[in-house]
Amino acid sequence: MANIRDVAKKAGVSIATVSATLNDSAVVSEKTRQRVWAAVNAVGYAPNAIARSLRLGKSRLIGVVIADIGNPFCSSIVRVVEQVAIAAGYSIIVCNTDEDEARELAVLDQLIVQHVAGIILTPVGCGGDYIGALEARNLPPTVTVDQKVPGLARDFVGVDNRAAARMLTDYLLRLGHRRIAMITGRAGTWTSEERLAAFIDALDDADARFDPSLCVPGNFRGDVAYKATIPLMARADRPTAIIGVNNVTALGALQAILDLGFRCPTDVSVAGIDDVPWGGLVRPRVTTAAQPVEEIAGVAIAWLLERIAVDAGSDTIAPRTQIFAPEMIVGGSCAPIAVPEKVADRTLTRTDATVL
Amino acid sequence: MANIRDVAKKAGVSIATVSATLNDSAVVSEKTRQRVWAAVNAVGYAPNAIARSLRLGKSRLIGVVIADIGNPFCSSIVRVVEQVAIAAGYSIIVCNTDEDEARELAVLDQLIVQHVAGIILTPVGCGGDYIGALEARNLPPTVTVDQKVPGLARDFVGVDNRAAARMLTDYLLRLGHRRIAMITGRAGTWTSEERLAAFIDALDDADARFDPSLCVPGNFRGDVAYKATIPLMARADRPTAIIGVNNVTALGALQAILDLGFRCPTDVSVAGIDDVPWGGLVRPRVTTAAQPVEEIAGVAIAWLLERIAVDAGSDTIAPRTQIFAPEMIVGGSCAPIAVPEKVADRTLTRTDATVL
DNA sequence: GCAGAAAGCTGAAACGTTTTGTGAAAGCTG
DNA sequence: CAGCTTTCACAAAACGTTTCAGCTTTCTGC
Repeated sequence: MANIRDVAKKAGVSIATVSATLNDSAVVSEKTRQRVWAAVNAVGYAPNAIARSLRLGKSRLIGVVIADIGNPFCSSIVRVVEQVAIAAGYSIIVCNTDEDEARELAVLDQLIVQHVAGIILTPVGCGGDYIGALEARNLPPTVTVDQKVPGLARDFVGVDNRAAARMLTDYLLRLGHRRIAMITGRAGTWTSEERLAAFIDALDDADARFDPSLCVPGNFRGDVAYKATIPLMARADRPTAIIGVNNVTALGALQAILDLGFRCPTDVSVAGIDDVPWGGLVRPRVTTAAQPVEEIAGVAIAWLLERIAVDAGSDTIAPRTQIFAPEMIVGGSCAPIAVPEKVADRTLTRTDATVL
Repeated sequence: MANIRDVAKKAGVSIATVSATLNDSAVVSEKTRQRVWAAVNAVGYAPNAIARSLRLGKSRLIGVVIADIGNPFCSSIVRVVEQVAIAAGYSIIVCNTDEDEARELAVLDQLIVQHVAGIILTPVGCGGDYIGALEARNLPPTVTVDQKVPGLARDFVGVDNRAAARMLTDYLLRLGHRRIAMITGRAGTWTSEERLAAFIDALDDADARFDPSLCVPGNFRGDVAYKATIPLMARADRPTAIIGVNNVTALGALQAILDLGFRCPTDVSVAGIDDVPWGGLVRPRVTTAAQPVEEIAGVAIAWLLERIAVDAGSDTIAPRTQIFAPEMIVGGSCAPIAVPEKVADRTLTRTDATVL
């Protein structure tokens, strides 16, 4: 591999001049410039990114730390971030944490010693110790996505989780459901807690009793949701509707329901937050409060690049937050329920039409 | 950030000794060793990966070049590779080529200047120029996956494409279909050509006429398959079955069929190669010849790590190839067709039972 | 007690860049 | 043409490691 010295020799100039020419970092006469470029092409020179990074103290790599690359939500983020990053001359290092806090901290350490220019982080932890651990590492410019870590002074881009859970719950309530179950995410995580809180609020507001036994712990993963659904459906007083805390949770529940021989939505309704690709082909189509993933990822990487650029000028941007509104996609997975009260039955048609 | 000099000063030894201690590269007395480790912990030292890479001439990064990260097949590969790589002390740089040859060569160049230790490559190109371009770059140890590039002397791990296409076609033929369409991948790619060839062979063997107008060009992407399906279904002599060259192609076709108001499999049968996550929830379940993605990715990264290790010893391994057998997953997307001939009708039930 | 070997440590070089300070040549002004 | 400024190129240092050759010191065998 040719290095800058080879180019310098070929062009008959010093390596400083070659560097100046390539980076436009100093004024170089037109004549020399051409000689240098000719030499570059002649020897097939490409700057060694590692040496460059060493000298500059930072690389042109961006770390993307996500919870579960098997989840299409995450792979969509990766796709968008990669596209924008490449266009800006960066490459991305993808790290999967599998929703595990220790793994997250470990991969962050790896990214730090690689001196990545910035990090897009889907945090997985919560609590004071976790925040302390994050702050102890001196992270490069970082934008958090999806999971907000309250108390952490970092940019955040995500969706309005309360609105998402609220719109689904209200929808099911209007359809007459009262025994609504929820499969949550990992306890303590902002996303899960917010969605759960809005779910409970909605039940309260509708004077529907919140039954804690219908709130089963999941971890944002489909396989766990599948297993959690089985006992739920085995109960004599089984729920008439199940809300999954995210996309794959709802799909896992749906799969379990069908495998158990129940029909959806006839026997039980299902709804979830966030869509999946080809969700339109899943029958029944799962009613969902979809997140604008592409926009979220787009803002995240844009903010990060901005922060990286400004950081070089040792200026500082105050942490920003952007929350997107979810969009309701009504599928066929939720059916109205026969309600004893006539009043509820009457309101049903009207409000339902509004939603649709 | 503390560097090796800080540690040396703190421990009262030379930096050479610190390095020797950390890497076990030379004999160090127990007493010194402990002093060094104490100093490392005291100053919170972590070796600078960039400086290390510069000195060693290669980084602990592995490039993963895939065609379309939106395709679950690709994201599964990324997931498996990342997991194994992290465990082996490597991080992965993910690059998306969007099925574009120029982009592929560009990201390969980026990986080369980053001095990645190795590359997992889903090639996207074909032909002599492409092979030449690959060979001109002196790539680090590389394992190709999914797309074989005939003539390229590199490890390859993939699936038996002919068997996959053959089993689907035979299945449809046994169901009585004769007007079978295929939506192909990018012309010239090994995967697409092999699958197409086996498709044609199967038709020939069954004395079913291959109608070139029923073979429409796609590019392995769902949106293109969707658009390609519309004119196909608009024909007076529309096909009774459609085979998608891969998973998302079949899904795109299915979506188009349903959107046009046709029923699957009543009006038209659909089959595809390679499964998608939650494929079991898609109705009708698309009959598919599934690839063992995890195994494929597992072998690929294992081979790569092996090659990286051996390469250091300047030994050479001859290029290897491993081909996995596809597995047939019979869904509800293919229905038997009313065939005029009685004979075909009779054989139908028998052979079909064998497949199931 | 002495030659030689082994153990343990160190200084310095090298990896390939970017950047800074310096100085020579060229251009301008009066 | 003297004096000044501007333009252009360069040598050398620095980034943080690893490694090699060499230097002490200690051990071993006779």
